[in-house]
Amino acid sequence: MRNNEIAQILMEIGEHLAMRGENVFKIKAFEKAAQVIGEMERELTNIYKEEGIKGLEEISGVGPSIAGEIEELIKTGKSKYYEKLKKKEPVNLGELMRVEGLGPKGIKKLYDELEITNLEELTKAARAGQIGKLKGFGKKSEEKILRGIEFVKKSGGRFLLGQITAQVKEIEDSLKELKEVEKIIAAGSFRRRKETVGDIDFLVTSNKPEKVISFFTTMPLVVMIAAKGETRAAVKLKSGLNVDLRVVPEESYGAALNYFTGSKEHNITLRQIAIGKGYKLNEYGLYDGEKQIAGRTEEEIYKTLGLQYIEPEIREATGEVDASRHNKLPRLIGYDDLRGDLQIQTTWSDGAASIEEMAREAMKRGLEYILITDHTKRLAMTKGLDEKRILEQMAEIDDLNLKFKINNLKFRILKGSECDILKDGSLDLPDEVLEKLDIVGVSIHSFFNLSREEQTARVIKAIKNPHADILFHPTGRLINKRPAIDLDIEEIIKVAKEIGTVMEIDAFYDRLDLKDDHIRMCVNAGVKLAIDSDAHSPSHFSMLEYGVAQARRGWAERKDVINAWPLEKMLSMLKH
DNA sequence: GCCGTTTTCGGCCCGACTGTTTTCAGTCG
Repeated sequence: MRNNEIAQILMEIGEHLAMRGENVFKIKAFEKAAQVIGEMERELTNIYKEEGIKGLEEISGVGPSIAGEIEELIKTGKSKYYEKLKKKEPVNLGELMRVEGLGPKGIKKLYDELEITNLEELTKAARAGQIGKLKGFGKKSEEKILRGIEFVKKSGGRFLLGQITAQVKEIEDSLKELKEVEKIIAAGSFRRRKETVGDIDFLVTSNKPEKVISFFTTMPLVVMIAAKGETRAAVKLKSGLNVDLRVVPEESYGAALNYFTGSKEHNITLRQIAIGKGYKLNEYGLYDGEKQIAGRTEEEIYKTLGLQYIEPEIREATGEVDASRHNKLPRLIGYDDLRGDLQIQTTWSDGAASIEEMAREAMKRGLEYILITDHTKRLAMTKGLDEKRILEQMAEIDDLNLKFKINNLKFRILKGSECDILKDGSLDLPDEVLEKLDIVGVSIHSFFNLSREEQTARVIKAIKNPHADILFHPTGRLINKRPAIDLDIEEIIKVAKEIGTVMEIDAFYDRLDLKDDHIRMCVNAGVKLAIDSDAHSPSHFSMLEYGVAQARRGWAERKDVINAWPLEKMLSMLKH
């Protein structure tokens, strides 16, 4: 059993306990354990295999009781405790909890009064006006639920890229082990690094397709085989993810890869170009009459069509083919180009590690500098910093930088803040404190539903503060969960250009904010970007990869991204 | 249920907002 499955069950246990009004701290204990496990890099199964239940108990947030649950889950794949809770309230928490504004208590009430167990029943009841009549709910709650359902359904069925990367890698690695497999790659929107992915398409070359297919359909992760033929199979995984596998001959690999990577619209454009040259392009190759003239590699196909090679991330039929034809494609920022990270939380607010721990991890990952950006006081729930504590934190950073220097470590910790933007657009810390910081990020964490005019004016006022350098997660969206705030993004970009504000690409996989088309607007306008992990623990530095992917999807080059620059150059371009 | 320069019991990031109330429960972050 994988970590994320165990985490999901622990989370649901917590939610069930919350439904029955159990002790809040007991509930929090399950949530905390679920969160820690969800972020762990090492598999619990391995820890248990090597160190037994003792190893499990050493994990922070896991005590004897939860360790026992985990042991049972690893050994039997089930938890009696969880099953028992689920029997009492047999509701689909995974579905219902995604509806904004609906929590455990509400779900319990809806089950007790109306026997609602899933999204479909919830939709029916809300449409029939049954929910508004319940005590504790009203017309407004009913409308909010309907809007929430609409949002869940619209995003429905798609997984976040960051949620499935580990699964994809696991399948890829185990297939690679097979000696019958020559080449293997995950194509589709996964390869284009879209923020959400509907299913996974694996492409394999092999001389013995039947061996590969039989291995694929009997992997332990598989719960259902949807299709199984001579060159193609489709399965459903425990996680709900659908995975396709196609085996193609070596000479068609490039053509098949191109075809299955998409996007569909991109492929159509390529086929039209082929037709224009008197050729035919399909998933087996590029043909001049009966003769295959390209198809072994993608590069060969683009070249034969008279095009520059186009990176998968921008194959969305948004002008890339034209640019390619005229040799005007951008040189996209590379996955190894980042030199620093400009949004990091620590134990000073809601992060899980100290400044030094985060700095050492960043060094390990090859970064040269990080900006510490703990929350500010308005976000009291995160222990946000006030004027006094941020000065103390600055002293600690000075000490650490000195220590690194003495030890000959070429690494710099910068002083910063994720300063809250208040309702009226003013900032949560006074100017005389902000001016002492190296870089100031500002961001919104409240009043998400102001009108477009109010929200835009609020953000503009905030970034116009002479000390504000970067606008963090500008639209505040949580993918598949919370819509973006209503913002005139073009106006924001215009102002950002005038006054030199940097726009952030928050790389955390459920934010990816700015999103790809906004990034492209910034690039076109000449507004600089920062790709930040928004790390709350050392393992979160891996988020940067998703941020770079998003930047590439937005056609960003290294010159557009300030933390891909050396420290001094980066600092000199900021407005204060 | 977890945890311990408060150490085996008694704490546990907790304030703001919303919609429902008419003094507060539920949800969010």
